Amino acid sequence: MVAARGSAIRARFAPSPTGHLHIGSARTALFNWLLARHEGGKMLLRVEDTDAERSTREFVDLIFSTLEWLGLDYDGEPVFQSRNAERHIEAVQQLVAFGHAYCCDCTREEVDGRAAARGGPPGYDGHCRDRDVQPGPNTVVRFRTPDEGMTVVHDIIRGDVSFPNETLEDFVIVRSTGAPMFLVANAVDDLDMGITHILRGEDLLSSTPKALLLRTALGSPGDDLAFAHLPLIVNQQGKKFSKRDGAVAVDDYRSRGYLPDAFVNYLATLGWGAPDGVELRPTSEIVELFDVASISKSPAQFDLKKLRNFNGDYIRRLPLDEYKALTRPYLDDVFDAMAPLLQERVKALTEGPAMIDFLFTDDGELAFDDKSWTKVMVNGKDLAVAMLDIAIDGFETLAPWTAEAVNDVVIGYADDHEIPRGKAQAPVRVAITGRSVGPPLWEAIELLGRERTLARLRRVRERIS
RNA sequence: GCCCCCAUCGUCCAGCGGCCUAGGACACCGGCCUUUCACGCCGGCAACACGGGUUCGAAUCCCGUUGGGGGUGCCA
Repeated sequence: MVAARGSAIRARFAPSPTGHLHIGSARTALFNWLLARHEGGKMLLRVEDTDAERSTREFVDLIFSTLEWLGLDYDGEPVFQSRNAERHIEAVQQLVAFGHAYCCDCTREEVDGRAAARGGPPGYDGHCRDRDVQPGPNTVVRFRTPDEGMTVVHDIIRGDVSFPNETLEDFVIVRSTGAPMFLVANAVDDLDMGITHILRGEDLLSSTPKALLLRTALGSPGDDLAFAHLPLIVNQQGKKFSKRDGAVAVDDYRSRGYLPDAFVNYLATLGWGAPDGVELRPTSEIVELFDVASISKSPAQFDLKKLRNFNGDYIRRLPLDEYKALTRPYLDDVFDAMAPLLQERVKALTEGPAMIDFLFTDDGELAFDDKSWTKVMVNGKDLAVAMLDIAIDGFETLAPWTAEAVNDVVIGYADDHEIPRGKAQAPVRVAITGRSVGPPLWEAIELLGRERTLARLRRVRERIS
């Protein structure tokens, strides 16, 4: 590895606890982990919680548990960036003292106004560089970037990437609230933690020159850190994978029955391939073969079908007992949720399972009872179309996703339009369960979840139009 | 607008100047196995974005074009 010769590798994963662990972050974590384990170095964890507005303890816990589920362990105790705030401030004071940073009291409007007036590119113009602004309530601290020259990022994957310094504006490193921002906190902590390798998403490549400049100003020799910017994981349109493209959170896959080893194995194929071309292999072998320099430069599409294929393979390899133990909770969850409703209407214990079979059917495979279909979807077509549209429309943005809220959408509409409640819910029921009789619908819909519910409704809606 | 990155089958990965009539995996399509499905096995479809160079020889190197993406916050 380029830098850090002679010393052990120290990699880190630095998630910000502002949401669930995203697939892309998980892969970043994985690659850092693979590097550390392959090289026999350290894998450190740092929680970047400097955005007090959006960071929560719940997300911290969730990220920890997701990492654990994936089997990505770390060395030492996790570092909470917010606890280093004093260190960050200290570093900033030093920067100001040495003239690397200065206070600025320009408002957003003033900055934009001047940019518009000079007709140049948007961004800060260095207005306060020599105004000797004193710290105050509406004052931020900006880092002074060089006006000329180049800053070069040595990237293990991409080679040298050069940025003209003139395109770098004097960026804010301390908010007017006095809270240091990501870039400084990051640079200071990486220095303090003795990080030698940073593997992160390509979306951070453009901010790397700033990080480097900051690091140098902070007194680092500048060649003691190696970067590798990982290609993004993208959707079918080639854009950054986001919520609209399906499940983005790793714990979604966890709850949907994917095995951690299969998930990790699949993730490892996104941007990396073993020299021998074998894709399905145990994590231990991946650790052994992993090489940062051989990571692909181009973005990778997340392919659910391939993940599923991998998962199926891992499931087949499970000892039967383990498969049974792992599957049972999914059976139990559905039954537990529906049990109180079933208990009221079964006449024999054996009848329960048949009443909730639709909850175990794939959305596209659901079979429809002929009589129910004719009665509701054919003879009552107009109402069916109307109700399905109402349900689809209402469910798309429904929050929270609860039986009660679901009820309000359908029954609320029925009452408003004086449609008998029973008639109004029938099309939804048939679309969801395949029959016009069954246990209470809203609880079942809550259990099914938004995505699957909508899939079923839309399927029927298309079929009858 | 400006800066930066990327460019091989539908998708992921291989290929790092001759071994390429481009290989593997997923998906897809046939067939076999099989009570169905799945698995498995056999076979098939399918790509070097374009244009210039360099070279005896280019998917591989260089330049340009085009296309895609990322960044451009008092988010991280």
